[in-house]
Amino acid sequence: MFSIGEMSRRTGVKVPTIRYYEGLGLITPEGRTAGNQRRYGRAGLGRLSFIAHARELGLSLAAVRELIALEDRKPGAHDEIHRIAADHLAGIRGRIARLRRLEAELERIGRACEARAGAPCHILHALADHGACDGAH
Amino acid sequence: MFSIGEMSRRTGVKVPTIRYYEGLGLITPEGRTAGNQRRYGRAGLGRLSFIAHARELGLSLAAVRELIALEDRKPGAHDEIHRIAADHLAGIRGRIARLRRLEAELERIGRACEARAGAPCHILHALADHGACDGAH
DNA sequence: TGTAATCTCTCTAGCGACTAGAGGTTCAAG
DNA sequence: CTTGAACCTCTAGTCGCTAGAGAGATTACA
Repeated sequence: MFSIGEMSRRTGVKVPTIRYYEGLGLITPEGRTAGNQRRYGRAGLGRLSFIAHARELGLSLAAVRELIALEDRKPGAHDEIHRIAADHLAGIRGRIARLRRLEAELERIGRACEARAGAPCHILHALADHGACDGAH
Repeated sequence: MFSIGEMSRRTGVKVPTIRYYEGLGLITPEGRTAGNQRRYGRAGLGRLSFIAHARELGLSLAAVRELIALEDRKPGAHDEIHRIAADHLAGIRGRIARLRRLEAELERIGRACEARAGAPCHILHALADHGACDGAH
């Protein structure tokens, strides 16, 4: 049986975060000691690793909750699982696209100012004036 | 003079958000009516446009506050302004890089499962097992 | 001038995903 | 049996808003 600190060490998830996940119903200790301390088994460790890895891949806790529910209720629910993963991937691609637009715009604004050192900084002006922007953002 | 609703219409910033910005000290109405309603002038409109555009470009309100303070206290503070912009750009690039790694990993995981339809979904397994991942994330 | 519709006011609480801290209890090693 | 680390619960803070309650102000039109 693992204490919460041991779980933390093995998964990299901080102790208060594990308790937070418990509050959300994502993980439950197998039992408690006489002194009320949490004790987990192998299954709990697996569950926490699952959550931790999903989070590292950027999935929301809501998505994690959905996946856990699917795993428990109907094992082999390919379609739903793939939908969740695909939605997440689409979200990531959207964020990349937006960040790239921002990157380009900020580069442009930065360059515009380098060009005329000495004068009042062009960046502030560019920030104040959306009309001066290239694309939508 | 503009009411808060008029400011909202002209900048696209929602009314409660303008009040929220005021609470943070980013913008102050020029005055109030006898009935205590906010009234803004051209300067206020410019300030709000500045904040709105900076936010669209992804700058934090902390960065916005810094820029406003610089503008007020020492006009022409090129270096600090460029540092703030450069920091922000670096942050954006970091986020893009991370999202790209996630994108690649999720694509890989998704493909790995398509390959074996019928069996218990590989995605859950891949999520549970970080060791199965390609790169760091 | 009356009234109705629309704004606006302040205040509090909620979102996601934690993190920090207070103040107290339990465990494990020596 | 003592010490010190780990653990317990609970509250509140982070960021950038957003939603709602309940009350008061403004404006357009009759």
